[in-house]
Amino acid sequence: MSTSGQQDKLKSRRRGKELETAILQAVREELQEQGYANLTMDGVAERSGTSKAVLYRRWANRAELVLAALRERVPLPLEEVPDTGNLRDDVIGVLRAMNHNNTQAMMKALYGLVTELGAVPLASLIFPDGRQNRTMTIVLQRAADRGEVAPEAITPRMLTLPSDLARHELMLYNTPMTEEMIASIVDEVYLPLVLKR
Amino acid sequence: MSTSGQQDKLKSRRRGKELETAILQAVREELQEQGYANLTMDGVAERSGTSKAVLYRRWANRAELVLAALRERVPLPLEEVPDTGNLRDDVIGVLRAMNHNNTQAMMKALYGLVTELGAVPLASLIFPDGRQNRTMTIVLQRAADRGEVAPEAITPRMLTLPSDLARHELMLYNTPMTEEMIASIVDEVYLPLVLKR
Amino acid sequence: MSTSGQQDKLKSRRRGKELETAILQAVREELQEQGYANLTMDGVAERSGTSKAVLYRRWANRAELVLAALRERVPLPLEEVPDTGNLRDDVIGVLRAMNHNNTQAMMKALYGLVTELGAVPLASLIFPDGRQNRTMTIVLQRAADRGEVAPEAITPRMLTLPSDLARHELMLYNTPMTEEMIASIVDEVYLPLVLKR
Amino acid sequence: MSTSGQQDKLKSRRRGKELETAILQAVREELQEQGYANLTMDGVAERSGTSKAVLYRRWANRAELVLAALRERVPLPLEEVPDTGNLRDDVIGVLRAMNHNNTQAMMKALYGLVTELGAVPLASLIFPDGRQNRTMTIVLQRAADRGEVAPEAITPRMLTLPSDLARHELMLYNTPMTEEMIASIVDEVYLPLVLKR
DNA sequence: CCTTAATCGAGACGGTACGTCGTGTCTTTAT
DNA sequence: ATAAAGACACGACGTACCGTCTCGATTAAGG
Repeated sequence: MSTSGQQDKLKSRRRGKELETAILQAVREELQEQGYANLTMDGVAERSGTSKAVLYRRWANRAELVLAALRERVPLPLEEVPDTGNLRDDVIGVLRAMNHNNTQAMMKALYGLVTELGAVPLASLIFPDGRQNRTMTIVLQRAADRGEVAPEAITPRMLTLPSDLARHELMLYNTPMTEEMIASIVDEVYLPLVLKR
Repeated sequence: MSTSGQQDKLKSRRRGKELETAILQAVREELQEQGYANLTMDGVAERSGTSKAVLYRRWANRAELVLAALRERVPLPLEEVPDTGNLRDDVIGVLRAMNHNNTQAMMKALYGLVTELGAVPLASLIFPDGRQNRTMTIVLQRAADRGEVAPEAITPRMLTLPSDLARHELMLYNTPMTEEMIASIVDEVYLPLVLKR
Repeated sequence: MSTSGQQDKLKSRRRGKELETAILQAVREELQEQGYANLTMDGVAERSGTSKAVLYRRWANRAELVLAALRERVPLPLEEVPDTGNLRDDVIGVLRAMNHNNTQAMMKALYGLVTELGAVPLASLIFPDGRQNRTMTIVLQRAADRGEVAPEAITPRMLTLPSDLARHELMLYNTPMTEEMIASIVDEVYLPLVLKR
Repeated sequence: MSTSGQQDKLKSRRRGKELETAILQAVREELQEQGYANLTMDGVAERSGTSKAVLYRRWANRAELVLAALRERVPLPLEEVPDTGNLRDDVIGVLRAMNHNNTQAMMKALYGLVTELGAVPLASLIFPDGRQNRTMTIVLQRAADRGEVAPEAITPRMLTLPSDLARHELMLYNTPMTEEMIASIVDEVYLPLVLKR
């Protein structure tokens, strides 16, 4: 039974961290292909070339496993901070990036987790290190340096407002934001609040 | 085992609308007690004193059944529109009401539905009749009449902004908003955008 | 997945006794092919075209299932009683028949049962109706009628002695008895004890 | 977790024969406590304070391990040969001894072995050195010397007959023989065949 | 006496089967 | 005709044990 061949008989048996990484990668692939509701432990075990016992030794159940797989990816490698020279285009750039980093599959996986792991609030998944927004901090600081905004306009609320509205949109519609939606957030809400006049 | 007495042997067998209503009520009770993840068709059948065949004759699967149960309750009887005489307190009243109308259990049920019924975006569950906000329309119109806001400030975005931010908060944290959070939304974001100056 | 075809989609779903009979037949087939140690619940379920849940609804575990399958066959339809006209050949005929009715597979299944179902003594499986031997009763009675044996020689012990020794042989060696072994039992032990002299 | 103290940290690590003996002893203890069906390799490893690798370096599988443990004990130190001065009491003594040397647990372990190690016939376990009966040889020879039996009555069959019938009884009922059963074997079968008349 | 090779103890790993539970279908009986 | 009851086929769950493997610690034996 020379099965699915994802594990070269020449390579020695994987263990510890290496094995764990391979498993979590398999989870993410299953999430993309099957979606959270159809992801099974057997499926993950087979795809990662291991056995269910190995999964259950590390994670108590399906939800914990998916949770771990998502956590690995949530603190995205501090993405490029847009630097166009004006606040409006910087913020638009930030919001556009959210379209890509919050895939449909990932969003639904998050919903599934909340449904199953009663206690886990979404926030702790989305903001594992507390509610901060390093990208926006940089963007706003640059705008302040250029004199576009007053320094005292940089409040916690103003750091998260655009992404909060964008996330709300993404969560409700489970589809990428339109350019109009992004423009509405920036032009009708954000800029009027922070720009000097 | 003459169980929970949900069906008196004296009363004749229920049918049609009466039966359906009893089933959907049982679904909501199970949701409250068990949560969406642990709600089972057998459980609903037993609680409502009927059989699974009856459920499947009406709804295709678990998700559709829960969906139906929630829809019955989503268009809440148009709640009292606050009328305190000033915009700030009216909006705060609206947001406070959201704390009560979006129970934890209901929120998680919505997440579960999105997870299982791949296609259903949350928005269609929350806004079955399109994105409108009749309460805020009334509140803002009154404020315009009083001269607190300029009529041209009443844009679609301004009708939904406070509740969007509040909903975002509720979705992320799965817990009632604090008074501080409500004040932040109103004072740091909303009023600065709409109040005449 | 139009699987093994043992269940015509045209025929309606089997239930009750009919289903049960098919399952026990499948168990016996698995016993012959796989042996007791390698017989699995999944295997039986697949071969009989049903599911494990159905098996477990009727029998608590593997051993109980096999036990039921064997019981159905143990009270073999009262086999032909040899009637050759002399006692020696009659008894030899009886012992030869045991070679066929106690297959290797069945013997090992019995051992397996005793191993797993701690309490069940083999005797209750082999003699579900108490230790009797109707065949030998007839054979001996005929011999007495012919005057070969004295009527008072027909004791319980003499009814079971040949088959006891034969069974001992079959249990120890798990292989059919040789003709020499049969002759030894009859000529060295049995006839000297019962024949008139 | 200074566990069950089966291996004093002060005592040096066991190897070779000493280790092997301890393991087989642990096997027999597990057999007594758990029975064959519930004996596990992990259990034996833990009880003997070693690891599974050590077991599998010496025995190919569970059955081989148990087999080895039983073999150590089967050739019981040539038990006392009864010498009462008459054949009847000597034979009864031999049969009574079988009640003690064939424990229930050991018998069931033998069944388990046959079930799993398809090829191993029970006989080779019970008679590792070929079908002989040294005890009965001595008993019968003494009887011949006393003139109770004719020398030509000492045939292979007569050496094993009583123990064969006794073993058959023990295997079927998994319980010690009654005195009546022993008397029946001796008085109704054995003595009539061998005693001079 | 110190190195070196072998074995030990511990436990992770890849599998297979277990027995349970939930889904969605189907059959039967009663109203 | 529909309701209530419940069996049926399916598939995933989480557990247990098997037999293999890797790893570091220990120890007997040899230079």
